[in-house]
Amino acid sequence: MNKQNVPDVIVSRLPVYLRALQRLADAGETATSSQELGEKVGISAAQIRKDLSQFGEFGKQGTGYHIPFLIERLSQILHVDRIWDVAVVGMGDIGHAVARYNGFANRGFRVTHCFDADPAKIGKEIGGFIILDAKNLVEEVRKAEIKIAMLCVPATVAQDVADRLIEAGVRGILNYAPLKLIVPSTVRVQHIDPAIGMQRMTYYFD
Amino acid sequence: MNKQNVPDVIVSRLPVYLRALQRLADAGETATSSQELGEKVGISAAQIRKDLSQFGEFGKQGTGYHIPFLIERLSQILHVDRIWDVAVVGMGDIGHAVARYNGFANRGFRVTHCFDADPAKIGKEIGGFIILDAKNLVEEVRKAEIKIAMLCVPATVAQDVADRLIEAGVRGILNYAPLKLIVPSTVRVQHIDPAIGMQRMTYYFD
DNA sequence: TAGATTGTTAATCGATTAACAATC
DNA sequence: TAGATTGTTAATCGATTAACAATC
Repeated sequence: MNKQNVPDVIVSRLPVYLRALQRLADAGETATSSQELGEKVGISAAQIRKDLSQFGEFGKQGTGYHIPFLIERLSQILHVDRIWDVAVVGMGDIGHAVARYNGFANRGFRVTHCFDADPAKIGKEIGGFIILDAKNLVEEVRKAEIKIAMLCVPATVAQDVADRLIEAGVRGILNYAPLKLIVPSTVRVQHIDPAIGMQRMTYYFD
Repeated sequence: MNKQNVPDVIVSRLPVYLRALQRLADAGETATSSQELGEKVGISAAQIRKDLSQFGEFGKQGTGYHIPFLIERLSQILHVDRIWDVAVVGMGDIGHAVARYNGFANRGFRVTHCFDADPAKIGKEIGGFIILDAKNLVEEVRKAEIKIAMLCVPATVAQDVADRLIEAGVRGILNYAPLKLIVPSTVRVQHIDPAIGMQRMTYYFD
């Protein structure tokens, strides 16, 4: 029950379970089993039961799991039983796309602030937001109490911008810049790099 | 040496090493050690040496690794000592951004084909490409011998489109749709879902 | 009740780390 | 040579799987 004791590898699978459960719910299902869920996510039934058992007893012998209940509990565990405001920094193609991304709906996030340092972009509207001056990043992020940012700036300035985000109180960074950020242990970083994903596939090609 | 025997977890780290080495090379460095590289990528020196030893002996005792040589060898191992043509399917915001993404330069990939099913988009230009009709997907992908696709279509049609890509000879799919694709074991899939990345961070927040 | 499926334990499997001889 | 760092082995650590009593 003490989250300090739950291995990262287990935590990393919970959002995958939640996503699959929400798809089942959308399809009108109300019950599932570790067996069925395992097939949906490509993970063994035993592992799903073991993972969930870290957090409580959510199922019933004989009948499995009640989908709405399990969604509720996983949402609480992952702290997405609320909406987190998110800042996007860097309004190039990627920043533009993630700011307008509609895949966050019902998953706990909404973009509320967009920043760029380019005077040609500042003040322009994008997906309903006015692009803010990156000069005011620390002030604005702190004022809005934003804890999560998506970093879409060029690699050359990514570490600098990350430092300022952390200074402003950000505790999680989704990093689209192709380098590893150095951050205090209190800050979480998730890296998204499509070229890395591609190279993990070409290894297996002839 | 037999790639069947190299665990996926090791393969998945090689692109990270390669990216860090290319950054060091860009900075003018010609030599490094497992110690220094480990600090750059956040992995222990022992693990880096163990990982590399799966593929050969690339370093020298006392002096470490010659960066250009290690880049060359890792590029060969990952099969990015060539340029792979890539198809982007689905020209929404994400497809638009990845088609124009300049982060593939020097990393083994270039986008050569863009598809969409929307008559309003077909024929339009985007980042130097004319958007092709998704109706001709199988034919065009097969003709161009494309082996890698980035899937940027809505979740509702993602599995269908993936099936057609595989039919056309695609062997690797970078999947931006928020669901797990079911594919034959000969096909590799890498998933990119920003909401999953965010939920992996909020777990640790109060 | 009979069948199904959980939560958990023990066994297995695999990955990481520590240590060091080899050698540049 | 002396210092540094590799590649590799053995030890440790952690994650996954298999099995099953509990029970709905």
